Amino acid sequence: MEPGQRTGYRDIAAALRTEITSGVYPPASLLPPESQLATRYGASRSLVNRALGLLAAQGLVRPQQGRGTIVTWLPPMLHSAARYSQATRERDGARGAFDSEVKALGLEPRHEIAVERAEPPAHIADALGLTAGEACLVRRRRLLASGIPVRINASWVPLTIAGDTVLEDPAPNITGGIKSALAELGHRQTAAWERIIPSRLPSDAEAALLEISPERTVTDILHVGRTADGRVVEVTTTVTPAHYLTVEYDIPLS
Amino acid sequence: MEPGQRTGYRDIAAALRTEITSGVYPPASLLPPESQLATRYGASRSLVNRALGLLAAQGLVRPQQGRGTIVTWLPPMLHSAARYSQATRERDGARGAFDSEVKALGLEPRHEIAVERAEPPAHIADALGLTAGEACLVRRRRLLASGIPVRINASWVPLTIAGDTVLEDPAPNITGGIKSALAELGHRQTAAWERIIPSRLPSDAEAALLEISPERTVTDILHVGRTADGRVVEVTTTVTPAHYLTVEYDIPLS
DNA sequence: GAGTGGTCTAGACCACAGA
DNA sequence: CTGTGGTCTAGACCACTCG
Repeated sequence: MEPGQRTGYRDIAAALRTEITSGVYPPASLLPPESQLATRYGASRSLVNRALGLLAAQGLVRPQQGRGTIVTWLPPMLHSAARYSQATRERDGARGAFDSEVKALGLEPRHEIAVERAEPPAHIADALGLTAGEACLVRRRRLLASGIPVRINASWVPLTIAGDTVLEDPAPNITGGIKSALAELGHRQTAAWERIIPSRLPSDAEAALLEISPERTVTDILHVGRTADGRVVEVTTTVTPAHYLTVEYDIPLS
Repeated sequence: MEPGQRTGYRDIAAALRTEITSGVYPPASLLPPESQLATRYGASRSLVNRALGLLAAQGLVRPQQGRGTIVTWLPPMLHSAARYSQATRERDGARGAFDSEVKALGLEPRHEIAVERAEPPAHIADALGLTAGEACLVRRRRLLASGIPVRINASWVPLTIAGDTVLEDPAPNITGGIKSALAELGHRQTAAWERIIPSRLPSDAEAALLEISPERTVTDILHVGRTADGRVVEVTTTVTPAHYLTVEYDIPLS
């Protein structure tokens, strides 16, 4: 801050951002109350509230009524946990990479997995080439770091393929990931198609699962896996607050 | 709005969002002044200002001091303009797809192209495998729809490849795109690598070029093209406000 | 100069979490 | 019950654009 410069809400946000990213307020800890920050920066609480709103919009904190303002920022090392290259998928499976990265940050990884049979929404059914009303197996996962949700996804597989197989086992991990499990069932995938929406508003359900405010944007990845004969055997959706993710691709040029 | 429900700033934002996306306030037009909206919604100007701040953070509008609040939202049709599959790249070249999509919306496309020789920043030089101080040709483009900047990118090619070639021609388009031009020079690319950062804060320079506030997040795509012998001949960066873009990939699974 | 958005305050009341 | 953030107002002054 230059001497004589007025302290604006951007300045307050920048100061707090520096403290958060430098470790003064580590992930999952609480920031001082707004009233206290107001005193510290010589501003009104309204102004501090606005500054925190900025940081919240950027995913660094999550203010919670009645409780305080929680630091949700995670160091950038986590980003590489979300690589989508097929080599990484196969090597790390569904769980390994995330766990070790989170632990390396001194945080506690947690997985929530639910397996159910359900009718897919229209855009999933379309991608799977299913007729209306045909049921799927869906594996839903939620990944958290020290209680901070960082990613949710759902893998849809037609019941005709997945019914009464190892895929219905809600084990915390299928060794090698769902693609390996499908391969062992005779559905080896040879190609995939992905569509990334880098930034969109979450649905109410997504906002609730990710514990973010409805205006925090999310990144949406739709992954469609096909076997050699062109059949779609797996559709996976991934939704994550839009700053926890970096995606890498190797692309062959014809 | 439910009867008896209080009108919150989210409600005001939602109402305006509906009007914008339904065409009441078309792209590049001006919203009514905040004072007028305050009267309409029976709220204080502060509250309307907050609501507009939400919409601005989501990229629907751009408030400008002294002038008014400009609608920057574009219909989702534009999204498919930004496909990065190599088939689309080769077919449409650098210009065709963008132009026709923007015109289809009744907007005026504009391209700004600048070609210069320059020393690349460190991460670009790294990707190109250049030693420090080695110069490049860089083609910078800015794409606008009716005056709204929607994308900036920069293609870096080592001077040893691009010097004194057609690439130094600042023509509005190189037929078939930079990859075709390079191929005709004997540097046909056979593979590429891309890294997508879906959401990050822009640099001051990027915010200025895209005419967005410093807290609007952008999507960053780094594209690295290699020839059959593994040599990197092109690095292209793309930066766009984080809602104008959808990316699609076809991925072979080994 | 008139009108716009940008910022800020002081104070108020509400909703929620936790002891 | 206390302390937290969530919301909102009324009013003020500033900075900028444009005629």
